Amino acid sequence: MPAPPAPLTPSPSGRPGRVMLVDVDSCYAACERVFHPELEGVPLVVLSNNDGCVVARSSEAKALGIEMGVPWFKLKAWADRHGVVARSSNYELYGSISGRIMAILGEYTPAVEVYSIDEAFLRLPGSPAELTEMGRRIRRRVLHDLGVPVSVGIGATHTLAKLASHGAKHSPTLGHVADLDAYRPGQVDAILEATPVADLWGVGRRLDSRLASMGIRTARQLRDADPAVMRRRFNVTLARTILELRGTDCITIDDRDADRTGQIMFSRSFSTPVTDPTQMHQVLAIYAQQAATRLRHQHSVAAGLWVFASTSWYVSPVHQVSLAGRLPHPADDPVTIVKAACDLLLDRIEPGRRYVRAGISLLDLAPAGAQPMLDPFSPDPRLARLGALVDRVNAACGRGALGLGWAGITAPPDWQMRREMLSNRGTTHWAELATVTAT
DNA sequence: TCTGGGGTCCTAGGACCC
DNA sequence: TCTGGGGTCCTAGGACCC
Repeated sequence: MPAPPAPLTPSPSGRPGRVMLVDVDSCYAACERVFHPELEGVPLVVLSNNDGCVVARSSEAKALGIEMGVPWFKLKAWADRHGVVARSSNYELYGSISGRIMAILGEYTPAVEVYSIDEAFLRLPGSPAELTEMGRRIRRRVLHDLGVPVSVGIGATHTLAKLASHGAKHSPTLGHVADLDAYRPGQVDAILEATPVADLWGVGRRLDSRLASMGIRTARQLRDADPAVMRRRFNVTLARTILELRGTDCITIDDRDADRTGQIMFSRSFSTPVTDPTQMHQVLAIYAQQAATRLRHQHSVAAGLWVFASTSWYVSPVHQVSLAGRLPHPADDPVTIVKAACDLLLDRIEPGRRYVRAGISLLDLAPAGAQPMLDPFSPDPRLARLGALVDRVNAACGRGALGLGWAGITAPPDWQMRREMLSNRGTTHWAELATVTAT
């Protein structure tokens, strides 16, 4: 194992250090290749839940011109002819590999902001030469230990580090590591001039077209716009982006409590439409229990919930039912949550309609145990123990081993998610470990 | 036949209070 | 005819991200 990083010279700026973005190249495709080296060099796509559409592409698949978000059923015949391999998304595997990457990054600095499954921002002191070298070391280390390639972008702010990472991925000469501060001001201007404003972090399609109507098309033009004027005409987020492009740090990723999110959502499309309230009852029972499990996992309770079901966006008229409500008391147990979800939604479900998707969101989350129980209808303590019991049994015997009511049936319902090209969960399940054969 | 699933932050506007 | 004003909280919806 390489030696821990040497201490570096402190940065003269107010906040210590600059921002380094470490970001996995084609993350899901890279994870699929960890236990399947034969997929190296092969055009590979990973599909969304239900094997619906393309959510990740290897560089070979990108080179073939496969776009993000294309429905698989439209692509499949063409893809077969071009030797494209497809995989169902295996979030358990990706999550496990991501956790290992973040643990490695944590050895270089405690200042790690985990931004998504495949990206983290590090704050580090050091000269451009020192940080570039450290970026190269991190890349070698992750590649060596996990077999996953990462790119590294370095800049004074999060927005500039993102921009640098874009360059690190796309310019072959950089070796996947780029530091914007290694360039002279005139060169930085040229880089910003060559960057379409839509490529910036925080500028999406809508903003892009509004900016274009003002004649702002490049990152350089946006940087040179007046942040006060832009704040009035747009919003504070865009003003911050401008300041960040000028090197003033004003975006932070708040991960003080990274494991505790403010909202929990569980929603899925069905493999075949659900057409009657009895089936929808089963859907809600299973989805609500999934959401409740996540809730207990992060040691929170919910006070409110939101439930929806909808027919296909692609078949008019679209019928959508969506209702919010309160739980009788802040809760994390499946009985209370399933009942509340069914009470809200079920009598609004119209028999005969072809629902393709439903979901439940838990709202007003708070740490478990923090609420004073003044409510005369305080919950039955047995319910709290029930949730913990379900979790323990499912941890020991496998997910779905124990469920309540409709969620307890063992045969998979026919609307359940389709995942026909799923790889093994090689890092989290004994039964699915990779097999090595000596020849 | 078959078109993803999470999240975050910000703003505007209404309800309500004094 | 004239009929305050400022503050807070909540919610819905927009925009963006991966």
